Amino acid sequence: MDEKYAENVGLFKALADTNRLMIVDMLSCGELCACKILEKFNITQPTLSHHMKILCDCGLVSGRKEGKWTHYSLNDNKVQDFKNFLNSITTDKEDCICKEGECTCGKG
Amino acid sequence: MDEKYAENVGLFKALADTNRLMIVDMLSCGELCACKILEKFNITQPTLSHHMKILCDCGLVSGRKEGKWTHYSLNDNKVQDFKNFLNSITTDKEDCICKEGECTCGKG
DNA sequence: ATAACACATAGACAAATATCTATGTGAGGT
DNA sequence: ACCTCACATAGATATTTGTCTATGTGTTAT
Repeated sequence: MDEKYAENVGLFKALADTNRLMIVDMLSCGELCACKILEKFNITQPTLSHHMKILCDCGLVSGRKEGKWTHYSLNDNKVQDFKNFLNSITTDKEDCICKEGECTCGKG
Repeated sequence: MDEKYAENVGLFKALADTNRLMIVDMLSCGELCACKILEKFNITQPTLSHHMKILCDCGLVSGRKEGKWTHYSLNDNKVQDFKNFLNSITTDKEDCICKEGECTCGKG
């Protein structure tokens, strides 16, 4: 039961950074190479590399090497799974914990 | 332009914790008092209070005091705004940065 | 008034994180 | 072979974060 939270919290962590949010936004209309992404930020190349690793490790982004360059793209399936999870935790459910037992305050 | 990232990154940070994800899930079918939430976790009361503050500060959750108790509930409008933002950064756009200029690798 | 209860705040501390500089790796060009 | 370029990895450091114990605040009950 707790697994779904543990699985998805990594995605929220990955997006809990302004630079990475911007990177995802940039990738939302197609593949980009690292050098193009780097141009838009005031960070060093190793820092970008670090951010790309986080985005790739959580599955949101995929990297494709082509010669010297690496092209990154959004993993649409993972994005959709993530949206589905977000919907699931913000939508009323039959088996919700809040429907169990009684509270001291008498209002459940 | 960068403001929308700065505005929303706080929401991702707020959800980038397993306990807080579970709390949001619990609140998704209605109001709950803090004591009821606390029952479900192995954390102390001050720690829960800290998590609730983070969820409230970012706007996702609202607290309503009633006598000794505080009842928390999801702020549906904020949740929807957040989903809209997530959609916006994962959907192709006309004015995307990726459409500007040329890259060293010659593939834009 | 006094005590008990529900929750918030303050301060401490360990763990995680974002960034940097320095260096490694592997591909292409001369 | 050598150098350069694009990117990754390693290690250091300052900041942020999650958790705790101790204490404060405001409400209800006796």
